[in-house]
Amino acid sequence: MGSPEYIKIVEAIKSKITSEEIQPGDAIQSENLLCEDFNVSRMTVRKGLAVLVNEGYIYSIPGKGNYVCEPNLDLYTLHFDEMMNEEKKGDEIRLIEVNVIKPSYEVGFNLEIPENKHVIVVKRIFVSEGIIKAYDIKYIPYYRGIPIVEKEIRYATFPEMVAKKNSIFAMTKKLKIRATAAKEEVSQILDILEGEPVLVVEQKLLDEKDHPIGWGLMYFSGEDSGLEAIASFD
Amino acid sequence: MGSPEYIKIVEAIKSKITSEEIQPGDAIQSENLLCEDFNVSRMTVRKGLAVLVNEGYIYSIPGKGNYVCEPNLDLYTLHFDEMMNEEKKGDEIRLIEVNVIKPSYEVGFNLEIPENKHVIVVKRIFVSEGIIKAYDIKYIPYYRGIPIVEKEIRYATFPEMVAKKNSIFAMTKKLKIRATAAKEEVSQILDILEGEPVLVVEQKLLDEKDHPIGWGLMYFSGEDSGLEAIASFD
DNA sequence: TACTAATATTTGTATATACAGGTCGATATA
DNA sequence: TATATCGACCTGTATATACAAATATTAGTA
Repeated sequence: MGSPEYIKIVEAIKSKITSEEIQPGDAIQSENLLCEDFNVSRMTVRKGLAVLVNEGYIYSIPGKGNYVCEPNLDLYTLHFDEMMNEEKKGDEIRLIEVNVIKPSYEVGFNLEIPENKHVIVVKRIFVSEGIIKAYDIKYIPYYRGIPIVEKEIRYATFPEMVAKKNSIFAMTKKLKIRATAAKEEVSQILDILEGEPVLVVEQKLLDEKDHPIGWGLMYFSGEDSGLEAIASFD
Repeated sequence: MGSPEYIKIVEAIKSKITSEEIQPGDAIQSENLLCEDFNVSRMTVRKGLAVLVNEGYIYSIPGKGNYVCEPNLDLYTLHFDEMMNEEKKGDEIRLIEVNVIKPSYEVGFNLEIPENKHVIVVKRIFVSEGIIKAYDIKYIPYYRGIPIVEKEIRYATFPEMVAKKNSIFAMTKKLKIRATAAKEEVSQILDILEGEPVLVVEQKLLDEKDHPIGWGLMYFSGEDSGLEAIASFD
């Protein structure tokens, strides 16, 4: 009723798609026909179609028309870091180590730095209701002048840690997720037996030139802690 | 050069943000000022700003202005199903069981159906270069008239399996990812020892009313197989 | 001083118009 | 018949304009 005209157009077409009245690959009425149907100007129609393009419902081919997309439910939205940012009741982040060290082969390889360069290592644990849920290790190349303030690092996300040297808008973050058997250090900290399964999330931060500016591992213990992801169209 | 005016505006503002000339929370010049600076009409400016809004660089407050977003690198794009859809060289999907069964408590609970209703169970394995990488079990409520064609099911994604009863555009898919120790059935099929760590991806498909229309588990074996995700701004 | 009302600024919606450039089918030509 | 051209139709870009609605500022009043 009170909603703008272009929103009405969006909803009308969206319902035609979800009801399968028009199907993937089908063409939509031309913009001029939609103008007549909805009694609006072409710019208003195009504004509505732009929304549908952005939400992945349709795509357009210049000179031909607008078409219904093939649905793709295989692109998920993963939002696992929120449990580390928002500190809820009974949740806690404990900083257990901040140091400047010489990188191991694995760390140097992943950060693509020579052996003589130093790196900052940050180790944190995430505690929820008294239970240690995750163990987090992050490595950042050390440059003279980087301030290592424990207070800041404690609640910082990975991107924030390296943001002082690099624009956060130009970064890319890649994750690899796998299962592994807990080794000595990890099992001790997560308070589980050696060999027990843990979820490992390997994170790598890249700058605009795809050069690594941060690398780290997060270990999640147990059956009940892990990640969640959502895929949908709205 | 040859690119449209509104794209030039997008790139100009984007570079101001990535170079940190303007920072998160800062206001952008008003639309009218941008008109003067770029010598274009207000609609053209707004078209450019709309792109920046969609890409998550800025947001607007009616009556106030346009502001630079707080960067959020914690929203990931997960695209793990591609390995199951695109059949590469040496990759294979083997259908090992399709049946109509009475649901276990766990299956009935997750599909929210009574015990006397039947469900379709589909079990598949994913083989890459001779090695079994994943074991996939899916449960779908059985309705009279559903055709169970092995050929179709073999390469179908989860949404496609249930798409005959429900519009794929109205679905939501939720994932839970965790690590667990392989039990008898899983260890036999993945050819690993009992108790070895496996990555578990629990999938639940929901219709537009958030009612489950599919539930399943995928088991990934070993250190080298798992999922990947990406977060960036472009 | 504190509150109110008028005014200016800013974003949001919508129209009418113009032309560029891609696509496709019908028509005319070799 | 095969090819080339023309015209109809379609989406993409851009302008100028008007008013609505939210916000901020300014001036006026108690």
